[in-house]
Amino acid sequence: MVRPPCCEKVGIKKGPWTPEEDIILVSYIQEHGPRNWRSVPTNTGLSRCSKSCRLRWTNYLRPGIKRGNFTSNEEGMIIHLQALLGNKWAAIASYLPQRTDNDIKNYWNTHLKKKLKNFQAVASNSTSTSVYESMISSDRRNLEMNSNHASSSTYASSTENISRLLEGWMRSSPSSKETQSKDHQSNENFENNMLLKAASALHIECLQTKDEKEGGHIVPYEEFDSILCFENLKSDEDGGGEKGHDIEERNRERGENNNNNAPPLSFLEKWLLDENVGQVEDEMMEELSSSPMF
DNA sequence: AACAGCATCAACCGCCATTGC
DNA sequence: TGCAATGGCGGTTGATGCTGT
Repeated sequence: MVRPPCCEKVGIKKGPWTPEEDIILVSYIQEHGPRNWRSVPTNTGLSRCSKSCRLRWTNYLRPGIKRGNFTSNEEGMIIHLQALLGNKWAAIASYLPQRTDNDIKNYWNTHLKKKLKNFQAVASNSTSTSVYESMISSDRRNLEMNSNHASSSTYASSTENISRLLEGWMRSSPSSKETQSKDHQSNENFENNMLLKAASALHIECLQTKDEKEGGHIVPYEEFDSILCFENLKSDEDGGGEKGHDIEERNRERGENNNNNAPPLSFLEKWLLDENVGQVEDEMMEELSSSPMF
């Protein structure tokens, strides 16, 4: 038996979203929160499938998304996480809160896959790949061991990220931009720390190209900030707001009390936070830096 | 200037997981 | 417990822009 489509195909608009549609969608989510996607097309009058609405929101309209060039730090994170987790783009995206899984997936398919292919070709006769592979497989083994011990996932789910970002947006809304809480900052510091550790460990700047040095830019829809205020969403989200708080609480604990009562870090996180881990990859990159590829 | 081939990325599709009744 | 509805994810497509000839 054929499964019925998720939404009526008749009268459903496809293709690129117009700014008008975006405004309608964002206004609706501002009022009701990012949930119950099924009712979004009906309540907004948008001739879009509920999935399409959700996708548009999560990938482009959701606040806090950075678009444009990936930094070398982000590249390093993606390369390592892909090797570790495979094509689990949502999982990888949870380590890069400003990037969407779709963005990472696209970037991997269009840029990084090629780079890695070249990398492998160049390094096929050196020890570099084996050093790197052994490190990755070690990470993977430990990740598997951790997942056997804990039922909860070792990375923040996308939903959690969205909650966290929404909370961040609420706090950085025009009225309170200057007064971001210390909690949020420590959370950001933790994320930044992870990125910096990964970048320094991988020495991935070897892979950096000229145009990437300019860095990314914020999604053009940031102007929507001016028409958005999430205060009512916050009060709307009975459990949701609390959930966001819990996550932030957990992240704070994780960032501050690595060795105390907080849940154990995944091996990857340990790796990212480990001061000495760069040594192994220094060895790898030293060889690569002398290769003609870079 | 015109065309072809290539690269990029937004969006769609279909499958699987989760949730609620 | 089983089923239907819904959400989430990864793979893929297709429109568009860019580059080389």
